[in-house]
Amino acid sequence: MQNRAKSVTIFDVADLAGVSKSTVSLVLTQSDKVGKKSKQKVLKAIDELGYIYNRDAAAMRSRRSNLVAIVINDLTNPYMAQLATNLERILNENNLQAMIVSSNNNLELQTNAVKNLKEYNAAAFIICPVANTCAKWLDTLSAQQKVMTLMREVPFSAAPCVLPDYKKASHVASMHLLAQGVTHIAFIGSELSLSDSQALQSGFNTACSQHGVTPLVAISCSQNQALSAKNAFIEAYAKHPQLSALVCENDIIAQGVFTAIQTLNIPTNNNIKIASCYHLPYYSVMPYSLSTVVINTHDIAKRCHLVLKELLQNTAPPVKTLVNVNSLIRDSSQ
Amino acid sequence: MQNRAKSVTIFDVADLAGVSKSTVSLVLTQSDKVGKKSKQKVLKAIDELGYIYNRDAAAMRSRRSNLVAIVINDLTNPYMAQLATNLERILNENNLQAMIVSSNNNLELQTNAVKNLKEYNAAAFIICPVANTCAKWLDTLSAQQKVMTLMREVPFSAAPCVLPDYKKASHVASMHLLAQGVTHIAFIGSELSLSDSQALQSGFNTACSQHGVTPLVAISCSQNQALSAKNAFIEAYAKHPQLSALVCENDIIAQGVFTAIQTLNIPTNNNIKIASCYHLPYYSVMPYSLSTVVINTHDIAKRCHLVLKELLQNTAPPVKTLVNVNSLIRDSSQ
DNA sequence: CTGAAAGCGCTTACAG
DNA sequence: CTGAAAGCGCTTACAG
Repeated sequence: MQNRAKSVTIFDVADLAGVSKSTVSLVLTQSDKVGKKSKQKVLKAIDELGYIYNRDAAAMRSRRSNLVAIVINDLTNPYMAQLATNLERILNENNLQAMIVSSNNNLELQTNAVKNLKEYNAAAFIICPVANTCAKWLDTLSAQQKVMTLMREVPFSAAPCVLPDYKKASHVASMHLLAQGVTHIAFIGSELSLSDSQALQSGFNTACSQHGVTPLVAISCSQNQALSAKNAFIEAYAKHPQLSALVCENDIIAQGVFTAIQTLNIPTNNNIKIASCYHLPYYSVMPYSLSTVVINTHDIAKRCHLVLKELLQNTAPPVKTLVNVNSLIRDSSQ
Repeated sequence: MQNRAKSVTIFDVADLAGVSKSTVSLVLTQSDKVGKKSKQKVLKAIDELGYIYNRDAAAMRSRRSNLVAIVINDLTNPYMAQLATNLERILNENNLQAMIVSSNNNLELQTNAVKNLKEYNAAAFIICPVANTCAKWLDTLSAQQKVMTLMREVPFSAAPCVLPDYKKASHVASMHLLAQGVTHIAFIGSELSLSDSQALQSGFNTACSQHGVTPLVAISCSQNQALSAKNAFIEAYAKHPQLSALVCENDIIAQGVFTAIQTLNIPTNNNIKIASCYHLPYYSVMPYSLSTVVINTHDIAKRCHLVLKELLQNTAPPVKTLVNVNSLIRDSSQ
């Protein structure tokens, strides 16, 4: 809580510029109803006085806000952080102010964060929902506020959702391995029951069917962390030493698997092939070859903004928007 | 921009509760001047009407705000993301609303972000400054706003700063390696000219002196990314094949170095010892032993909040606060 | 505890 | 383009 001194207002600006309060307001709201000379005088006065536009007052009077809350479930996931950053930049370029908050994969924190942000008059909420987010909660929220979800669908919710084509991503990654003739293949990921993981597994299974391969049971990591993946792999490998290929949910999981392989000292003639369904730029520097699909954060952010725009304009956006993935398989060993 | 419908106000709440507008306001501002029965009635009415407190209006009238902007230079660095998340939680627990924005290591974006956030009446700014942040800019800002920096000092600025004891961290890490009798040792990090890196190098150099060892020239990575570190190491190793120990700025750099060592296939009898000055929890799963100092994000966040509190209370906080590092060297090979 | 009143800094018609 | 006026939803003394 801070006490602020009496501040410079549009009154002071109007005085110094020798125009009316209304004119100053028109300049501030980018109106084109103001002549060039008046505008110049106003801008000069603003500069001289160090005037700061008070968006709280403006928002209150106009019942408009350009504050967009971005609620991220896992900010320590570099993919999410980069997505949030990209989104923030795009929103900025479109005169919207992004406000990133973290729900830290905690349902209660997510609920609380949204509740608080409502009091700050956020114009819209972009939510990367935590696991077990309730469709009913989301739908109730949607009835009062502009809401969309990102990267993860909340099943049966009516809130518009933007997410990558997970199914295609895993299908591409899986086909890449299957084309090399592998037969003992498994999927490994965290939170296998969630909608995004389900979509990935579905693409994987489809690819296996197409090659007439029966996949091994999916390997589940307790968390989306390299260490979890390492341990999960070691356990699974003990049970299935014939394992020869692995489709990883993402690069974080892949990193853990690589480490496990080195730790176990698996002989190279037993070479296990690995693919990852999406790439974390700059994250992985594997000493081995890793085939990975690229899901561009910028593409996702751009599409997210378009849906947001529709939401703000009250044209009902599609309830689900799949963003294409870049099927270029990259070898990220370098 | 969104048009909001006519909203439920304290007027409506007062009506339904059968009390005065003032009483409702007193309840909302946590005053203790309200009787229990009135308070109950008000809370009930709030619940029934789905009333949402309008903080913009409250902030405007009271000239107070509990919005704290956290400007992070690199959100894709998991350490920074975790720090931001921890800080956010602590602020929340103290009735402050955190607003994370990213400057993406870009001076212009940082300047712009701060400029925008001023218009939203942020009560304070916690800035993890980008490289080359100008002390003059920061001091001008400090004159108008409550500002503090985090994790990185802007040299010669008067803004209070909270950061870990980098010098100790690198000293501990270096001593750990030097105690094993290594003689050809170097420091590797990114942006070597920045204040935080300088502090790390200083601790490293002190440790070397104490052991009578002359360090090799510091290895510079173009960015704080594993890939940069990998390439930088490979280049440096070609010049200095006698290199036998390396003190890394952090786990990201260490990860790159490890990958380089594997890629180069350096013989094990030539085993290069590695330590990292700070640990990124959950980040690194190295197949090898990595000695790393723990700089707890929660400790930093807690101290940051205390300094912020002083700032908000107008008691001048110390210009520089060093947070102790946990000298427990951990072996993060598992 | 209440009620009437003033005011935070802006936007928005509206008549000139 | 101007100027006077109303009002967004709240807080804050103040007299009762």
